[in-house]
Amino acid sequence: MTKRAEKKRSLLLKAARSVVRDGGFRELQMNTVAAAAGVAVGTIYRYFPSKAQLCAELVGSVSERELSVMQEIAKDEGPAPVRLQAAVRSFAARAFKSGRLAYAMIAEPVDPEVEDVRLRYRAEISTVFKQLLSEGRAEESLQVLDLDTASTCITGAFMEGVIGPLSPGEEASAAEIERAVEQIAVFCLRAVAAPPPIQATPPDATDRSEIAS
Amino acid sequence: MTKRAEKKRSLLLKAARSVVRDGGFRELQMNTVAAAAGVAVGTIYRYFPSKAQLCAELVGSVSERELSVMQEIAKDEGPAPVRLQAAVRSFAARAFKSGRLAYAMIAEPVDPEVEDVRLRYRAEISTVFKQLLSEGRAEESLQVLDLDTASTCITGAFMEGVIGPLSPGEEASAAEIERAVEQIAVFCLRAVAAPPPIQATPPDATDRSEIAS
Amino acid sequence: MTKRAEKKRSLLLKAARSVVRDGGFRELQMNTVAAAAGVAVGTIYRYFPSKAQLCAELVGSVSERELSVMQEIAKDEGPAPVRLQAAVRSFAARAFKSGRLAYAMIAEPVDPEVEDVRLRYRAEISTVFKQLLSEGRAEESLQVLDLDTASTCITGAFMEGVIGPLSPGEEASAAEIERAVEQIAVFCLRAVAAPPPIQATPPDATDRSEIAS
Amino acid sequence: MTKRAEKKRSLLLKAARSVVRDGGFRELQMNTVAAAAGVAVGTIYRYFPSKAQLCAELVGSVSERELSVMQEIAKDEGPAPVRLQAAVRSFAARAFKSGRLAYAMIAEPVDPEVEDVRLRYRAEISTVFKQLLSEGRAEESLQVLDLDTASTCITGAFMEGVIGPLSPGEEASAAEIERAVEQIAVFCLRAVAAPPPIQATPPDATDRSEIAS
DNA sequence: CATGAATGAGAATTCATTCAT
DNA sequence: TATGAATGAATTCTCATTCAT
Repeated sequence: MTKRAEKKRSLLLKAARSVVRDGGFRELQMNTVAAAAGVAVGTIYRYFPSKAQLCAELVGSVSERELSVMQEIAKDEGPAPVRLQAAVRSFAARAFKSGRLAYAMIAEPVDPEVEDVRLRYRAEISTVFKQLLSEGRAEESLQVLDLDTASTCITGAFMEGVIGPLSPGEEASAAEIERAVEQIAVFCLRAVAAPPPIQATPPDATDRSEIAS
Repeated sequence: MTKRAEKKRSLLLKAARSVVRDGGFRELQMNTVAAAAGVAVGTIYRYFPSKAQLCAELVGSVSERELSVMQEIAKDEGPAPVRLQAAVRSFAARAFKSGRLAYAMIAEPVDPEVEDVRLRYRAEISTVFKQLLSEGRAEESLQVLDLDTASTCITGAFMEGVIGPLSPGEEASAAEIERAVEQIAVFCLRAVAAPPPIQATPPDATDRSEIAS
Repeated sequence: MTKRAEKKRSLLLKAARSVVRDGGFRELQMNTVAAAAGVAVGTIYRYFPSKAQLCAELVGSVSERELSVMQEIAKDEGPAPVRLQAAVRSFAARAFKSGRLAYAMIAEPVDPEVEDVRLRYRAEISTVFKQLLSEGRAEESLQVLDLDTASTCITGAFMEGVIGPLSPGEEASAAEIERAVEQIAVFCLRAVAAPPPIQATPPDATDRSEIAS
Repeated sequence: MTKRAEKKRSLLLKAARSVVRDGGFRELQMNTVAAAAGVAVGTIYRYFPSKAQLCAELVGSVSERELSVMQEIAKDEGPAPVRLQAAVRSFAARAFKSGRLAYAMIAEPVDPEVEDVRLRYRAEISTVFKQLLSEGRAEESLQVLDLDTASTCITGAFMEGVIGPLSPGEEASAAEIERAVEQIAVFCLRAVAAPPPIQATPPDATDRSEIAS
């Protein structure tokens, strides 16, 4: 029961995710999702009480995944600056590859219920950076004034770095993306690095995987 | 004639703005705006051909103002880092004060037509910073690898810095705002400052200034 | 599936037809049709993408039927003049019986999309006559200068003949209708008959048959 | 007063006419007419109590003109067949040249109030033909069964002859028009001519003028 | 008298949600 | 349980008509 139900739920969420990736939240309609999942509309309502709830869980699941990747990186060995850059690179690289999905998660339509989830995860991601920054400050490799602001700004910086150049629906070459990711990572690090700035680590080492299909 | 029409247009835009400030774009419906403006729905259509156009102009007018303020600051005298910080501060301070409006302008749902306008202005804001960075590099007060990436990241950083903490409808004290604005400005500057970093405030003093909580 | 959908579509078209029959295209509104069909407005949109499409199909289905009847007759055995008269008679008789519907189909207001369909079918009806005239000319039973003009004029003649006397919403006795139909058929035939004219009825007998009034 | 008012009324009607010629009844909106007349909407209401009334008078005035031209031709000297052909030619030629206007008068949108006017004039035109046919019958140059039907069919024939080939907005060369007009006139005559058919008179002799600007 | 901005009823269309099968 | 047709409230947009200036 619960097992089967869990499967169905994640099937539906996956369908919703693919819909949003292709057309943004604008296209996220119950009909569309049902079609993408190969089920009837009514079925969705057996697993999710409302569209808002579906959206909320969608945002939640995507964010959750990002969060856990970053948390893992943050828990790695090594100096904080290295891990910070790695985290930024990872997030940026994944966002780049996920196309419109990442964009939709930060900048697109939301009803209040979804906004809540978004804020919750945003806060948790911030927490990851906060922890990193805090550790870096302790080991004197990073220098930050306000942990909250800094982590938020870092998030904004690499998000904008990702979506800014990419008008929705544009493609970039792998090389371009790699370069951009690197620039972004450097930018973020420099903003918080203690002088003399830590040398950037080579890319790809920490680039785990792209954002879920 | 045109003068009177201009007045009416801006009256309606003002009404729309107030609607968005209170309830976000979600509440921006033709009848809501009409009610807020104290006119009939049809009247709006005398001045704006469609809701999309109204939205676009709303976003445009708000963004335009921000943009011109920043352009003004960027053209001032003085070293680039100072102007850069001033521009960031200005935007952040104004955005904080505008409450939900800024949030809506930066991050909320919209149709493609409006999104266009939003992206256009974001790009222009980026351009302002690009110019500043370029000047700073020339005078060796700033240090950036890639102008495009850096300016984009700065834009993202301070925008997220503003809307990140701003759960829609939250209030902050004047002091908190002032502090946040300052943090954001410092963050942005440090990311691009040439070593030894220009210090808006003495580093030691602020290194301890983390929020008590 | 498709079968059930087809049924529903034709149910809706039938409802639309009855609305038009009673009140002309003027009354053809989505809620009127919905009411006539005993469904909710939204339901119509499951089967027709827009009002224009519904109208177009309505006109199309009615015209299609007329067209196929005439084509059938035109393909029969026998001399062209006989078939020509039969075709005209058939159309006129059916149109008279359909009341305001025929009027609406032939002469009433519509949007461009519907007008297209209407014109297309008119043209096809013309084509039927063109073929008949061509055959008649070959067998020397008909005499026409220009096939296109003649077939078009015939179409116009009997259509006007039908809707001309039909002020929307007027009733006529069966006998009156039969007479009118016959007159129209004779008129059309005579315009293209080769001398000596084929006489459907002896000329002297009918020369006096003008309506008593 | 009345004189000045009459002038204004006809100015407005003229404007309405030009609007319909260009865009059909679909474009006949109070705003559009006002613009075309160079007056304010309110002004129209000083001279016409409603849009319906304006439409009715528009149809009336156009029809009136046609009617009087035909009446004049019908009253000329000469055998009925000649005058009949002349009348058809005149109407057809004028209709061809008037473009969409003629089309709008017979085949386009109408509210019930306008329909009345149209029917009234249609009847009067029919009367003209009836008279001609009646005279022709008396002098044994024409042969008709039912005067009403025949006159209606004639009207339909040449109207369709005019609008059938002309998809709205198409242009035809002067030569093409002349030829078509002639074909139509011949067609109509033959439908009612007594055998042996009267020879067609040369065109242009009776082509008075085109439908009012 | 003329103006034209304002009105607001009316019509089309969308889409989350329900419920009979 | 699953289905997907049906629902109908909500929203945008149009345009004849009115009325203060």
